[in-house]
Amino acid sequence: MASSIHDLARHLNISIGTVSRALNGRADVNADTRQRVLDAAAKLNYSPNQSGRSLRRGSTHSIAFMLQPHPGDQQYGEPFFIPFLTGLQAKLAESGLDLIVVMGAPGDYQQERLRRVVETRRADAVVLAWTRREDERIDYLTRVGFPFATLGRSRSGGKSYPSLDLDFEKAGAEAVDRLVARGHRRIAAIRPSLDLNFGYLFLAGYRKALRRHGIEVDPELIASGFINEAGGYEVTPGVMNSKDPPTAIIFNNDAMALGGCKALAEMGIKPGHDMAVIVIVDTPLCRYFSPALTGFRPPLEPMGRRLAEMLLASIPAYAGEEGPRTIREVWPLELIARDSD
Amino acid sequence: MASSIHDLARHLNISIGTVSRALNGRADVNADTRQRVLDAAAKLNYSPNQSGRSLRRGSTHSIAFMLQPHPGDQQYGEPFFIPFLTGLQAKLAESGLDLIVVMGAPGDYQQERLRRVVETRRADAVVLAWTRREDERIDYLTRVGFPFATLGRSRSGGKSYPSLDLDFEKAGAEAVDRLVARGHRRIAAIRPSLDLNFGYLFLAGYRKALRRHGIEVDPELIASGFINEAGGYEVTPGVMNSKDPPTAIIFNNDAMALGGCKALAEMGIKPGHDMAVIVIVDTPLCRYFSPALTGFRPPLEPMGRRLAEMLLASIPAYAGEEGPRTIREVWPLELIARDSD
DNA sequence: CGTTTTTCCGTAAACGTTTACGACAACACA
DNA sequence: TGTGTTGTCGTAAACGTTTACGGAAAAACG
Repeated sequence: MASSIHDLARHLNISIGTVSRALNGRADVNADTRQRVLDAAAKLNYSPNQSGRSLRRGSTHSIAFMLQPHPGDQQYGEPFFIPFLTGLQAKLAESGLDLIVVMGAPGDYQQERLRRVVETRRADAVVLAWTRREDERIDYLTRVGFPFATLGRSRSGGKSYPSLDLDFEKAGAEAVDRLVARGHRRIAAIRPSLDLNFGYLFLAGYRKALRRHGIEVDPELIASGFINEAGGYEVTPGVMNSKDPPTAIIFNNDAMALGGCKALAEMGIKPGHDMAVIVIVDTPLCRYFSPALTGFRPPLEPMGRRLAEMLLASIPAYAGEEGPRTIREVWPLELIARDSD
Repeated sequence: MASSIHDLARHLNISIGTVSRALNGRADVNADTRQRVLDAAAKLNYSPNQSGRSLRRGSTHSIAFMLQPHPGDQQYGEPFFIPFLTGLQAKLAESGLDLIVVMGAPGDYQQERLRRVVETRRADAVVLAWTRREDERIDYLTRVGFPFATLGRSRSGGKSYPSLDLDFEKAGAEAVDRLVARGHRRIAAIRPSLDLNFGYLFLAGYRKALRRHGIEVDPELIASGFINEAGGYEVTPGVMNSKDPPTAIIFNNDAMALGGCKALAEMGIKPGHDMAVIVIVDTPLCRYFSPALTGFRPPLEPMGRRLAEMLLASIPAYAGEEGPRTIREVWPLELIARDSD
């Protein structure tokens, strides 16, 4: 079954060294023999054993994406990640690299899986998502000197790694501006618990814009819950039961919005009619909800491609010529108006 | 950085062979030296290089799950898969195995990624999902003799591999029974295009039950679209515009139902009020939709665990004693009544 | 034709493990 | 004391690659 480079060499009556050089496109091999090697490889459908190759090369030629759950979250926010991963994978494939997705176990707070990937050298670099404001994963990776890039910013780890993020602060402010322009003064914000950085940034923009409009920030209108449907569902009644209830709600993502709208419906409140709703990070879900939720659509697939570029450029072994490499980028978020506000 | 077994041996002044044996728990090593080795390994935080190990052992100690897109589907149906993967990963971890998720590129019809995993021996076995009625991936894997298991049945590949599936046929029939009992006679079925086997099975049950109730199967009430929100949205108006429109719709999964309900809303039809809706494969989404959709909730996490067991038992290198091993299982699907029918 | 350069290829070491084999000492047994 | 057994460990080969090095033949040059 497993045809090795030795089989090829024996079959062609040449040495394995030559076969390897021919396969790897080195210059010091006759054009004719190279062709014979390539033909034979195709015929015996040879492909190099990954373990042998990476053992010798000292690199695995693959990048790991860590899919890590948050406590209480069963869903990993993965509908969000798939287009991102598609872009990541596409760009990596252009460089002949493999993308592997590593699942963290639920409750894996000590980043057991991450450590495992790093320590057993299963990948040459990792990509982290859902960065936290203080992120121990980033601390760990910088400490051990393992290459990585992040989707999202963090205060951890200095500025020594590539990161790509969205301008949640601006989006939060823009959402408030839009609602105020439509006459709302009581605007609630529902965001994830934990110190996920995008929730923090969103709230900062929200606060800033509110103050700019001379509206007092009311803690009763700010709530946090698990970043999924259940979280939105559980937390929304709280802000509705405040002394002076909101006329508009900004949800941090679409899953929370879905749960929140469910809670509203149960209270007899119709989103888009009795209550304005805006979502900061939406997915196709928002479009097919009734009413269609207005929100900010992140360009996830291009982001994946870009972060792959940035990561590759930051790894000496992969980077071609060391050009000027951007270390961090923050992309704008564009509002798509629909029917809910 | 990378501490190898040689460093350990040098540090302890013993041979690398002994270190390896101590680490791997072999019998022929003194209890005292074993402890010293383990202590040193912890201190130098050594962990074996995966490439070296799998090169020598001839196995990678990891299982690959293929996450493959379907044409026109941007979303991979992955919210569905995550709990399944959680169970898979949990069970594999119990045996010290790693789970890696390999992303197929969109439009990767030739299973380029699957071939790559197999040929470069990146994993010891693969897990396939979303099996088709005739599945070329299964043909390929059986042809080359690579171990695998499937979530879902197929007619391909004989009965030589473990598979775990849900009883979509029974669910389809049960949904019809329930609707008929509530007085419906015009019942539509909306299912994925392509020959995804669960769509086929669902439809078979639907047809059978309809006939059992003496109701003629009307082709105008059966439609297929992409298995996501857009698919349901695009296809639903078609069945509504038939000469004798349905009073109930069974959707094959929740994403299609979401899109379908959107289309209904735009036609002024309220699901759960003017139209009964049942979902065959639901996720938490259904619960938080308004109205909450009644549907069949698959026990995904236990299914992941079980399939891992079945896969492991089918691989001679992993299986302990060759006990009686179940090759295929079909699990029942339980209806959860909510507000939409 | 002699010398130098170029082209091409084989040899062998190395990557980090695991493991078959044998060696040696200690011990048990007669 | 001699023989066999047991416990413990070192040696070295092997897994499948890549690549530095050197050598032989061919080509280029005078």
